[in-house]
Amino acid sequence: MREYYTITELTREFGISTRTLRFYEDEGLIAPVRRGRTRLFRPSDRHLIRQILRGKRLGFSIAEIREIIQMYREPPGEVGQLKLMIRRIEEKREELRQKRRDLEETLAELDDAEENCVERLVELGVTT
Amino acid sequence: MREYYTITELTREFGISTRTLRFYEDEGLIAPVRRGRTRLFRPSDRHLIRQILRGKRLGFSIAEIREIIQMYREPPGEVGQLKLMIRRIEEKREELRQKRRDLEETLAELDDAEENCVERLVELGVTT
DNA sequence: CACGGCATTTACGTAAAAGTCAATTTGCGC
DNA sequence: GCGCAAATTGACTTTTACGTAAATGCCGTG
Repeated sequence: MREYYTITELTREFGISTRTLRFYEDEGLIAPVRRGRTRLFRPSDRHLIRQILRGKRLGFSIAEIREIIQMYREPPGEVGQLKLMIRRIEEKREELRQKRRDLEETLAELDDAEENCVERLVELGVTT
Repeated sequence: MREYYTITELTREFGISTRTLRFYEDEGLIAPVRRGRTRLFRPSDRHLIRQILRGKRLGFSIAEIREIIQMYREPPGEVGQLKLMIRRIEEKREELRQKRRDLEETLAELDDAEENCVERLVELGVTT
């Protein structure tokens, strides 16, 4: 496991721009260390970036991704905070389950659509 | 099955604004019929709205949703077009399968996070 | 030490997806 | 046929998530 990654290494790996990584830092999603003014990204930062991009693909906003990332962190020490966090996590999981239902429905409709197309091809006498 | 719905009925049902529905019409996603200037939404429009909102929850842009909706429509008559459409559908399905992987990973990490919280509560001597 | 090549900061720009507001227009309920 | 809530249109504004440009810093190499 490498100790540090440069900003351009990560932009190439993930197919994003330096602007995007700096933006995520401004938004408090990542906090790479510095050598002088230069950012050095640790493996943990790299993992965070993966989580951020995953969240993006699922249609979460930066604010939502920030919330989700906080859920992955060390649980708080105070009981009330812990219970609140558990409730929040459960809410987010419910949201994800809704997304899963949406996803399955969309996949099913696309299956139908493709089948219709194939059928139509057969009608036209095309040997698939 | 009702023949027509008014715009406000649908905004209430789906929890969106009239502005949003008109915006979707401007974008060519729906095309309710008119009586004078008033829009009348048919069940098929209602179903389209459901599909649009599903797409939105999955993080698709209007442009992407427009593409997906076209995939649900009657397959084209020409062989080349049909094959193209089948390829497009397959691409979109692959994208959805990626989203499903993202979703399962995120759910798994949230499961872990919740478990950590519960564990921490037990350490603090809280009877769940 | 000058140079090329990344990095950084600051500042402004922009596209998408609506929200908001104001000024009409309609149509149904009596 | 009238009144008024509901609907429409058009213009303008807002938010999010970066893109882009300009000016400057840092650093290894020949």
